[in-house]
Amino acid sequence: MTIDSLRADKRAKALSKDRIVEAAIAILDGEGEAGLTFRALATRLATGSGAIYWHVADKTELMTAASNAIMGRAMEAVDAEMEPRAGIRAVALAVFDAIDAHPWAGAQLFRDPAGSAMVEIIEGIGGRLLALNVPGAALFDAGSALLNYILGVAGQNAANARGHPAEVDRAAFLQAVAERWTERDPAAYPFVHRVAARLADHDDRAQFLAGLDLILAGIGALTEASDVLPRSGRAAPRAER
Amino acid sequence: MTIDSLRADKRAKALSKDRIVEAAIAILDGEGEAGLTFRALATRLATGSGAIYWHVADKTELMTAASNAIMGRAMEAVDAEMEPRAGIRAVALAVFDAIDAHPWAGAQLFRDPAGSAMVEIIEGIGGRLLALNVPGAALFDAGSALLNYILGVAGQNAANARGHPAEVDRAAFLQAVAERWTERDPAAYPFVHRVAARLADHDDRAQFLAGLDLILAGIGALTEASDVLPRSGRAAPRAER
DNA sequence: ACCTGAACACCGTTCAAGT
DNA sequence: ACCTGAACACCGTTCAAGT
Repeated sequence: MTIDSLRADKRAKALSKDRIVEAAIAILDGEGEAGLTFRALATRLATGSGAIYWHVADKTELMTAASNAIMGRAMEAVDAEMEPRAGIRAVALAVFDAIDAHPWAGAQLFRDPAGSAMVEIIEGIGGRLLALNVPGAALFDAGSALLNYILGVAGQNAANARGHPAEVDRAAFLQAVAERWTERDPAAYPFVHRVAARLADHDDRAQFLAGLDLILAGIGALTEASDVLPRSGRAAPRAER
Repeated sequence: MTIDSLRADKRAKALSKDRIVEAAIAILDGEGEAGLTFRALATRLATGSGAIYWHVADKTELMTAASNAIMGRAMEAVDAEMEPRAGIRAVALAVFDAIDAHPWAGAQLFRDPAGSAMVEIIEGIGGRLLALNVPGAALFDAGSALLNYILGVAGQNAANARGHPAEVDRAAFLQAVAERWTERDPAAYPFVHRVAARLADHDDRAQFLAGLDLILAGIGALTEASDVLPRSGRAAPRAER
């Protein structure tokens, strides 16, 4: 037996941070955040719970690594060569879809504000704002508006999926929310009554994009104001003064 | 006064859900979310942990009640008679300030999407969008953009304050985040490098308002487009086709 | 009715002991 | 070096027993 085949053999069975993180992702996806315990993880990996601590410092590091793996893959798939506005939409959708598929990763984003997942998202958006020539004074505001919007949606998606793992009836959940809304006095809560019906049947993803475009329109106004990159499309150019 | 007489004094006041919730808020504010245990709560109330369950179903109900108490007070303080745009800013600031003072309440918002705190915020924003005559088709988008932005900030504030209770050095925390950002390759992460310096010294509250105004500007563009409420100031009406 | 506090079924984490 | 699994110090929650 060669050294190589010994190593290959050992590598297939040996515990490693990678194998632990992949097992954690599988549990998080299948059972939800509450399902991930060191005991469950040890059972799945056919080892003792203490063995995991040889490769991973604690549960925080495990969650961080799992979330960064998911978000990293999602961000890698974003085409770097798109037009900046389309690129921002692509980054936002990559985050949205990753969190739709792995809601626990949405909650994790908030817990690791300097982690690689967050940095990739911020640069993915902000780098494209630079390419759009958003004026320096507005860069921070624009980036923060976009980031916070995306994080807000991420947090809501994570919360909506809390408890019920994977594919459980989202429409029924939103239906129940809408019903609790409409229990209130229509005179005192007109908006809530007006939009309740749309809550259950609306397309989350399309809704997410619509809100994003609204913010991009606000940023477009800043950009126009500096006369650097007039916005094309349905908005007419500014009238002359 | 002896410890025993203090205990007797506290026990003289009967337990009630209100007293339990107020004690929970005090612990959450003082020790953070990890500090709130039924044992700590029972000690503070000079009772047994089981007694609390007579008034409160479980920890979820306790957290929901505590969060709703905080957010309810914050929203009550918002003047109902303001001009709609100013009113939306006032609602957003009320949420921001409440969560700045009670970060745990920010995390809680996500966990109770049909709770009274969330409904008050949604109606507080959406009712004013109705007053602004935002066209029906855009109402949902505009409300969702504003809400998600506010929630995103709430979640970040909650995360930033995690662990370090109350007044611990926020600037130092953001400084550390900025340092981790700037460890990366400046060529690959130009935006992150550009804004890192502003992260530690910027005014969170002013920043929050700037992002909000950006979104309001985007909504203003929608409102203009429907010719219902032309926005005054620098933006001109649409050109004819 | 309301309260007590021990008991139960979990956790994350540690660590002496093994290979 | 890497792994085992019992042990420790917690939790939320329950419940027989008290007032």
